[in-house]
Amino acid sequence: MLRAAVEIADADGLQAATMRRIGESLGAEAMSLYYHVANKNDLLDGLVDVLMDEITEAVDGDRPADDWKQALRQRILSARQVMLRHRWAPGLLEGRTSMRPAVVLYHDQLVGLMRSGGFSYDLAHHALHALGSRALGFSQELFDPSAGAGEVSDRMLAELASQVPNLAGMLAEIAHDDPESTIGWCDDQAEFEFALDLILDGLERLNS
Amino acid sequence: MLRAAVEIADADGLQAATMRRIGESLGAEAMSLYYHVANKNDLLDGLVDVLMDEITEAVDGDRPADDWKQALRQRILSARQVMLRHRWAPGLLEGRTSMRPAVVLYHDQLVGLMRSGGFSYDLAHHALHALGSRALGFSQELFDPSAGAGEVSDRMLAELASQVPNLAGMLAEIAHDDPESTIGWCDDQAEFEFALDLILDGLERLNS
DNA sequence: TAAGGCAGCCTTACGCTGTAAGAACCCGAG
DNA sequence: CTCGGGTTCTTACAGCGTAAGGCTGCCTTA
Repeated sequence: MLRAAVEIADADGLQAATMRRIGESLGAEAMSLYYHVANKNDLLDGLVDVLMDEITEAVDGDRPADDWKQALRQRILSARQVMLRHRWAPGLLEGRTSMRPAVVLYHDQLVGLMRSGGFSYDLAHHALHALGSRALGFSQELFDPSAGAGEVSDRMLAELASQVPNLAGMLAEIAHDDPESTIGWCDDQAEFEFALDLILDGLERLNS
Repeated sequence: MLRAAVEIADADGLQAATMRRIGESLGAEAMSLYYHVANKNDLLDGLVDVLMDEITEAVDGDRPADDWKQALRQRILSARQVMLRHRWAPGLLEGRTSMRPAVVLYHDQLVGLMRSGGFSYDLAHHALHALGSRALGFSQELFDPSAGAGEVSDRMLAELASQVPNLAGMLAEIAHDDPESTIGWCDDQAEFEFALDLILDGLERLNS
């Protein structure tokens, strides 16, 4: 049933994973699901657990790194792979207020890595806040994924240049040479890793 | 009408701002709202615009800073004040895919500040990604705001210590001496500023 | 002054959501 | 065979956004 929900969310987004649709894909009625799940919140919690299982699995495949920074980087980028597999995952995790044990455990392991790297508890605490959702492999993009990026007329470009000259200049120079975006607008792997390394480098400096 | 929606969201959360409830608070029927607004998406976009107006207003009150870093910091912390006034704002902005002109304009100004500080377009682009939602004054916390943080029994503490020793140690040391949290769990002003400064310092180093 | 016209609001109804309450089924144990 | 209880289905309800169309009252124009 969680598997069915995941498949639906993968295919048509999280909002498509309604009780009726999940039931249908299982050859059952919506209300039948309620024997196995208390309510929809419970089901979403289950989805979070599925995600965390996948992350744990992905992370276990990593070869042990020598230093804390490399270890953190590996772990987080592994987690990110799961987010890329399930585009709905960021949205789900953002909205959840659940504090699932698996999520807590994941962060505990992150702190463990930092501690073994010589972090004080205080710095580790700050680090968790600084990483935020990036610890789980995603960052919320405020701009649109693929929102009519195709049809930019010359008139629009002109208006763009006059009203938001700095962004216009930036976009012109960036030239968007990234063929396929991964998550969101231009949040490709490079952008994510840049921000991640920026934070990790900063932490390293504070830890020295 | 947007004012009414804001008041409802302030009082009872964004999910309480339904068409029927907004209409009721205006002494009108739900469907009457559709004369002024195309659909609910439109209304939410309007709320985003309200937020951006408040941010612009707050930002304009700042005295001009001498260097880019201070200017960025001031601007972002001013924006954060708006987020603190409207707890529903982060959730709204996260979910929105709208690319409102006001949001674009805000980011354009951020890029402008960076450019005047000597940033290349490329670095400014990276910076926007690194800041993410922090540019608007909030960061998504994956843990719960006030989720039964009060009743931690000794048994729970014991289990906590054995299952997530690193977090347990961290929590014990942090001791949570922050009386009132502002947004989320312990995302108080200090945590936000720490993360913000970490990023700004990193950018400064890359810009030198 | 009379006649439109249209801005603004209301009524009704539909399909969708999660889910409460209870009946029906199936299947192994006595 | 009967029972019990684990599993499923049926029916129904409230609440959501909103499509379609009707009513009212002011403002303009002949």
